[in-house]
Amino acid sequence: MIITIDLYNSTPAYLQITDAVREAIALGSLQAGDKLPPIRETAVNTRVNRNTVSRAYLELEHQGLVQARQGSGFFVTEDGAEQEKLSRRESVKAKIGELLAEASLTDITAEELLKLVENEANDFEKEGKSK
Amino acid sequence: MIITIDLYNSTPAYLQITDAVREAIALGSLQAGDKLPPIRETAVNTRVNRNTVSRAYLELEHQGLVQARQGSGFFVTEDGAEQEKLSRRESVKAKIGELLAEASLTDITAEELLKLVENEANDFEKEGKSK
Amino acid sequence: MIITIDLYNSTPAYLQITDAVREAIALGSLQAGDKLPPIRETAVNTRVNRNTVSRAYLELEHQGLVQARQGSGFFVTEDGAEQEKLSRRESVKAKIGELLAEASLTDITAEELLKLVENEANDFEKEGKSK
Amino acid sequence: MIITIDLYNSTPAYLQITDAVREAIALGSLQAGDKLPPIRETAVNTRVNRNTVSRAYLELEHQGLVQARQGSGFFVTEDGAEQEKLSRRESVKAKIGELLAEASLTDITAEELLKLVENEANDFEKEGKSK
DNA sequence: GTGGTCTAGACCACA
DNA sequence: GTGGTCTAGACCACG
Repeated sequence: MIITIDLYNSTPAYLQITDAVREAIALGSLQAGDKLPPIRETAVNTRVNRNTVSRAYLELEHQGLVQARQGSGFFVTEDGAEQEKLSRRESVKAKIGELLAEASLTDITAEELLKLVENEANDFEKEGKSK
Repeated sequence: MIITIDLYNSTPAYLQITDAVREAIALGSLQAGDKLPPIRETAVNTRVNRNTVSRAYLELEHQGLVQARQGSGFFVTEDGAEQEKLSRRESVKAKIGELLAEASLTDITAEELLKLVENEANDFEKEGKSK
Repeated sequence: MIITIDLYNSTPAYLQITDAVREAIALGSLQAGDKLPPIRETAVNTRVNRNTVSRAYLELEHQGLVQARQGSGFFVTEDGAEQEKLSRRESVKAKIGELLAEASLTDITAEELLKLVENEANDFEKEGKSK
Repeated sequence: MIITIDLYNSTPAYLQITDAVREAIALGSLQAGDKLPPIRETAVNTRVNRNTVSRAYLELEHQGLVQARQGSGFFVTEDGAEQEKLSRRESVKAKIGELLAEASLTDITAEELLKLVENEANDFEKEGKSK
């Protein structure tokens, strides 16, 4: 699992880390029982303070996605994976809402919007899978 | 032009104001050459301090959407209006990209996604027009 | 004498007017005894409030460059022209000071700077006089 | 980096600060990646309110010269340093243009002007180095 | 009346 | 410790 952080991004570093972990779980590259990269390692890789990584992991623990085992690290919980995939579906719906709100401020019609999504989706399937 | 502030919204008040103005420009209710409501007026209407409104207008000025004239107010710039409408279309495309990225992390298929968008879009048109 | 005002310029409108009049005097297009364009006329031409033009003319009167004659307008004073040309020489020296200060922040050498001025001066003589 | 504010100078304090920082960048005493002195520190040193320094830094950020990192400070951007040095050269040329425009309103000849610049430049080099 | 600048002091989020 | 946001209130310059 590779985590990259943009220190100049307005979203705080610790949230960028939690997002990266969540994404990894959703994609399946981190599965139930898997161990997260150790705090120190992540800190070095992302050039972020250990406290910040620690905060991110604790955040994930609060949300029940991972669990700390004293002295051995953080592990993805059993229902963490499922939970994450479910929350993604809601996230998609939320994004659709945002999209439509944004579109309503333009002169784009509903039909036009659908075509745009369709085209991009086709592109995405081709490019996305080859990456 | 009506600007309302949601104090419980986590996005800072001054950004809520800039968004409202941008929206007004995108929708055409504020056009090139039009005068923004005076700082103090907006401050009273939104129940926000003058300085906060001032900061919002300053931000808009930095973005080239409006321009201050000492002693007479803020005015929408010539290309500000155009710029805003154009940038909205790009914003929509960016949002579509995010949407697809988000969707790719789930098991939602392209067809399924299109249906979701279609349904929401229909709802949106109905609701939007009844508002 | 043509006065043009940029309302969005940060230098206040009334100062833009005084500068334009001073320039006209320095250039000789306004000479001792000449009448300034009437306040109302200037106000219309520059799309500026009459009070603003009035303020500019009063400013010039305070500086002794022009004098009001009740009911007939503002006129360039006898020593106004001379005074203006003298003050230009000092203005040039001040500008030279600014130039050198600016140059000292770059890696431009004194010799290089002189050449730049020389070149521009040649260009200026050709272009400037043809305008 | 030392920033001093002249309260009797008519240019606003926050602009005096931005100028000082820009100068430091142009001179190389602040380089790409360097951290600006913290807002509170600069506030104490210049005897100016925190908010004023904050405004100055914000301005610099809008101009792309520096970037804020939540909780750690302001840093000079990669291209900010270059951009600044380049823009100085253009600024010098602009100043030369102004100088010539000003001079053309007087009876100063091109040769005379060059001598004036030459003399001042020599003085400047001596004074500058003795400071 | 309209914007521009500044202060003093407060509370919050992030590292 | 470092920046981000906000308030309240002040004084000034411009039109």
